Amino acid sequence: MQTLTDSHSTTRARKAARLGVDAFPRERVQLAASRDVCAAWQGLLGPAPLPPDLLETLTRLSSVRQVTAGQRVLSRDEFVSDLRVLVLGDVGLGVLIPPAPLRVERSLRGPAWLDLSSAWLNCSPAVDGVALSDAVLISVARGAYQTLMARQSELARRTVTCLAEQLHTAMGKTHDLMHKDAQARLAGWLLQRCDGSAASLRIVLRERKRDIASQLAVTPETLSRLLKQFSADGSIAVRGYSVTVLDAQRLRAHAAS
Amino acid sequence: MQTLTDSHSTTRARKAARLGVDAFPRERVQLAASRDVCAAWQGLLGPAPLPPDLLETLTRLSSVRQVTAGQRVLSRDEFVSDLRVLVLGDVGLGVLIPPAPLRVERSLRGPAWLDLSSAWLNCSPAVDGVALSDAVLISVARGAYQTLMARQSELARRTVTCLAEQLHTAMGKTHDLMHKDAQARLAGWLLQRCDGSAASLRIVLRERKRDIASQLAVTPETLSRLLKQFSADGSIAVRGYSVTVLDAQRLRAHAAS
DNA sequence: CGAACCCTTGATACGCTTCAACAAGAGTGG
DNA sequence: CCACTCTTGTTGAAGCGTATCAAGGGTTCG
Repeated sequence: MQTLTDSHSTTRARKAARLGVDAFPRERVQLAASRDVCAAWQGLLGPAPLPPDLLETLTRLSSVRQVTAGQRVLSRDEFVSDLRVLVLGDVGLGVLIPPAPLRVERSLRGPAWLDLSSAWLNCSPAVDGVALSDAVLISVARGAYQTLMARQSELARRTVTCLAEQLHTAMGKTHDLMHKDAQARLAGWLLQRCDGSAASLRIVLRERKRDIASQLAVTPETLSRLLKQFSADGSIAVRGYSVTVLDAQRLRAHAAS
Repeated sequence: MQTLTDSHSTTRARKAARLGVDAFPRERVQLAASRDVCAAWQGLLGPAPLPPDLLETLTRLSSVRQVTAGQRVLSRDEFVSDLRVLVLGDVGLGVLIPPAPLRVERSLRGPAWLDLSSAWLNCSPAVDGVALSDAVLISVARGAYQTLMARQSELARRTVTCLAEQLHTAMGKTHDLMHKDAQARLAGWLLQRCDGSAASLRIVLRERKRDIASQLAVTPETLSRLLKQFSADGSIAVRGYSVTVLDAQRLRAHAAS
C-alpha cells in the first residue's frame, strides 16, 4: 500500500526539491526535440491549429533549457523579461524560504505557461518556482514575442485568450477561498480531477498529499481527516495514492457547501 | 460622528443597491461627454498617451450607457460578448442572490474594466455586478475590438498589459487569502490605501464597513474588533468613517504576519 | 415617535491549526 | 541482513482564530 508507481525517480526528485536549492547545476542543451517545442506552443495557444509559419517562427525564437528535479526555474528576486513555458515535466509554484522546503501554492504540468503576467509588467514574479521532476523549459524574449505579436495578429488574439483563461481561474480560486470551507474545496478539487477523464472515476494522486493540502490551503492533517470523512460517508474510497469516486452526487453536495 | 460626507445620494444608492434588482429601469442616453469616454480609455490602457487615431476609433466604437444606483451591470446568468468599461461611478462585484443584498467581493471605481476575462472566453462572468452609485458604462463588441486589435498592434500590446496587471493582482489576492490572517489582510489593505496618496495618512472610507469586511473575507464583527485592536495598540485612530494611520511601521509589522 | 439601517460589543460555537506521538516505507551503511 | 535514519501519512488532544447569534445604541427618514 501507499507505493508510488514510479517510486524511484520521483523520490529522488522530491528529495532534491526539498533541498530548495539548485541541486544539480549541470545543464544539458537541446535534449528536447524541435517537435516537442512545436507541440507545446500548439498546446498552449488554444485548440485550433496555429498557422504553420507562426508556429515555425515561435519555435525558432524559443531557447530550450533542460533542468533537473529540484532546480529553481522562477525566483521572486529576479526580474523576468522573458516569457517562460514549461514543455514537459512538473513545476511547483509557491513560497520558497531556503532552509524550508517549497510551500506549493499551485502546481503545473507541461505544457503550461510558467508566469504569464510578470514578463509583461517588468516586475518580479509573486511566487518562486521549483522543478518537481526533470523538466524542459523554453523562454522567449519579451521584445521578440511582442514584435511577432505586432506582425501576426493571430498570436495577439491567442495570447489574450490565454491571459483571460488564467485570470478567470485565478478569480475562481479567490472566490473559493473567500466563500468555501476546506471540505467544499477538497470536494471541488476531486470532482475537477475526475471530470478531466470523463469515464474514469479513479484518481491517481500524482503529488504528495501534503502538496495537495497546501494547494487547497489546509494542513496535511486536515486533508487526511477530510479524506477519512469522505470515505466514511461513502463518497469516495481511498487506498494510498489512489482515490475512487463512489458517489459523485454526494461529492457535489459537499462541494456546494 | 459616523456621518458620511455625501450622505444623501449615497444612502439612496445603497438602499437601491440592497434591493438587488433593477430599481430604476429608466435609461438616459449619452449623458457622458465624448471627452469622458476618451479619458476613460486613456486611463485604462496605460499611462503612456494613446495614438490619437486609436483613441478616436475606440471612442467611436463605444456605446455609452448610463445606469442608476442599484442597477445590475453584470450577471452570472448572461453570456458576455462585449467588453465593458466603467467610466464613472462605483460598482460592486460579488455574489447576488436576489432576496439578499449583494455580497461584495471586489469594488471598482471608474475608470476600470468591468470584466476583462469573460468576454474573451465566451462564458458567463464568475460574479454579478451592481452599480453602487449612479454610473456611466461603455461597451464595445468583442468582434470590433478584436479587428481593431489586429490592425493596431499598439492596442493589442496594451490590452495584454491590462490583463497581465489584473492577473498579477488576482494572484496576489489568492496568495494573501492562503497565507495571511484577517489582521494581516486588514493591515495590508490600510497600507495600500494610504500609499495611494503618499503624504496623507488619513483614509476616508468610501464604502460601508460591511462591504470592506466582505472584500477582506471577514464578518463585519471581526472588522470592528480588528479596528478596535489596531486603535488600542496605537497603529491607527478611527473616528467613524475616517481612519488615520499613526504608526505605519507597526501596521507594516501587522501586515507581515 | 417608530421603523429601518448601521456599527459595535459580548457570549458562545465551530473549523481548522498546532503540537506530539506513532506506524509504514525507502535508502544507507555497518 | 539488520539496525538506523529520514520521510510520509495518520491519529488524538488542545488551542487559536473567526463565525455566529443576540442585544444595544446611534443615526436617518417617514
